[in-house]
Amino acid sequence: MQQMLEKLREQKFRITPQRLAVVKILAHSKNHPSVEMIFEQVRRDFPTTSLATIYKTVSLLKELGEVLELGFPEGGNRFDGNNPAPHPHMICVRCKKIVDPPLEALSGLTREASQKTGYTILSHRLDFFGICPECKQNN
Amino acid sequence: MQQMLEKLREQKFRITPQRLAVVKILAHSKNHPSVEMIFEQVRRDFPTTSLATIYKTVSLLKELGEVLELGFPEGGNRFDGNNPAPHPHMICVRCKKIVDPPLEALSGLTREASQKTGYTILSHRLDFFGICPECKQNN
DNA sequence: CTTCATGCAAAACATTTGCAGCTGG
DNA sequence: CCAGCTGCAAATGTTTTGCATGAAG
Repeated sequence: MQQMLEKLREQKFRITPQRLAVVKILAHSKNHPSVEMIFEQVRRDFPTTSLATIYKTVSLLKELGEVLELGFPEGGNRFDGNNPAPHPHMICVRCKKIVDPPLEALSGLTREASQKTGYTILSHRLDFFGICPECKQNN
Repeated sequence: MQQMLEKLREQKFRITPQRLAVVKILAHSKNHPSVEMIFEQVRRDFPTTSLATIYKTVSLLKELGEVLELGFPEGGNRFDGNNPAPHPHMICVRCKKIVDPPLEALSGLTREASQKTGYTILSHRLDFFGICPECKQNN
């Protein structure tokens, strides 16, 4: 969170109450929130905030490299404000929860892919879709 | 391609010229075409075809499990008509080409992810973003 | 003070839907 | 024939944009 604010100040972007609220949510939530979720939370403190501002703020933070956007074709994009580096996600298809698993075997895979195709690999995205332990229990 | 047509007939869906054209494109193209690309190609043979029909056809084929949709947040969704099972993709960020690398280390990764998080894994998606050999050459 | 950000509304997209008329089997 | 497809246009949902007002620094 401090890092995000630092980056904003550094580049002469203003720290407005709305931006502060968005940053706070992104930095603290473990839920990979959607624009809509951020919007609703910000509204609790600043009821006049508009969706456009949320969009503007998150794309600003994205450009600064401080948040990662996880796009989905169905339109429910989610944001990760804790770890802007690419990393795998575990997505529960029932409750839509997204967690970050600690995986080790990934770098070998990247190397293999690069060798076999001749591509220079810049980034990647790995999502697993499944059912989380809680949802399995509350069947 | 024959398999797609078979599946359509089997479920009593009509083989219209438009559907045939879409199936042909999906079965033959190695380019993972977008809806727009399919639309333009179909229009060459059937100039009155509407975008809505393309959308309806690809989502029908998707429901039948005959094509895989690769969704992107930027809206440029692409389709894979050759291999409906989830598999990794190499995406060139310059020319947008998408190829399928033959990767072996993936099943181990899935197992590791499942063990570490307790999720039951149903599916996954792995995309590498980079620069393809051709683009590197034509720098 | 000056510049930039906000908030509203309208615009821009991509995709979906409703429906009259057409057509494949 | 006639159920189900097509093509049009309108509806939808999400994200973007333009611009006047307001607030940060």
